[in-house]
Amino acid sequence: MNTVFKALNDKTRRDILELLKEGDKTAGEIADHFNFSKPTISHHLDLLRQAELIVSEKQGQFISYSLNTTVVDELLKWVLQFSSNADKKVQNKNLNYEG
Amino acid sequence: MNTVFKALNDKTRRDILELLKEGDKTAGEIADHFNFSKPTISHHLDLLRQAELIVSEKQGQFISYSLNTTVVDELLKWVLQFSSNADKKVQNKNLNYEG
DNA sequence: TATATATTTAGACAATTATCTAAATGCAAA
DNA sequence: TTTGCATTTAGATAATTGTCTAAATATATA
Repeated sequence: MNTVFKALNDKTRRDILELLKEGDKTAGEIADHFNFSKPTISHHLDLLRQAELIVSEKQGQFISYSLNTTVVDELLKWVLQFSSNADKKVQNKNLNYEG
Repeated sequence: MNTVFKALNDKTRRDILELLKEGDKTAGEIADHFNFSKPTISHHLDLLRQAELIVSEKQGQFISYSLNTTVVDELLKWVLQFSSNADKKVQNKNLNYEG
């Protein structure tokens, strides 16, 4: 969870996740959405990848990034334990948090 | 969300939340669980309070802290939008995330 | 009031982080 | 092979953060 929260503790990185929610994008396409240099965005992508919130795949000259919902669901379970809904069941079985 | 993720980006603060999950505690009781000085814990409590993840109530000489599940549920909704379960309904109506 | 306890505030310092520019690497196409 | 594009790596710097000790504040009690 450490790397996950570290990755999420930055507005730009959270915005990158929102971008990828709509579909896979290359590093360049992602960088074009922000007023930061490409090395800066590359660094943000690296931190998101370390947290495994995203995965990268080399496609020839490009590198394509996409969301990794597995880690998102782990985070969801972590948050759920503090929720007022902690005792309630969530419809998808993957989300049942075990104490 | 900024202050929330900032508050969660520290193991000690996340451990404080876990402590409070079991019931309200005074600043001193919380501090006793950690090998940090009381001012350090006080600072952590301040950041959690800024994020409204916890609320404090003065009780005479003591200050009692407790979880604020309202913000936890907002966080849950934020995370849910990235989940593989984003399209599924969660049983408690408060958790339906609106795009 | 004087003293003791609970907690926070202030100020300092080392470590971490977000950003940049310049350089390196990897791949494609002329 | 040379050139050009896509991306990352390296190294620097200013800002932020987590921690500490010392001091201040607030409350309870003798």
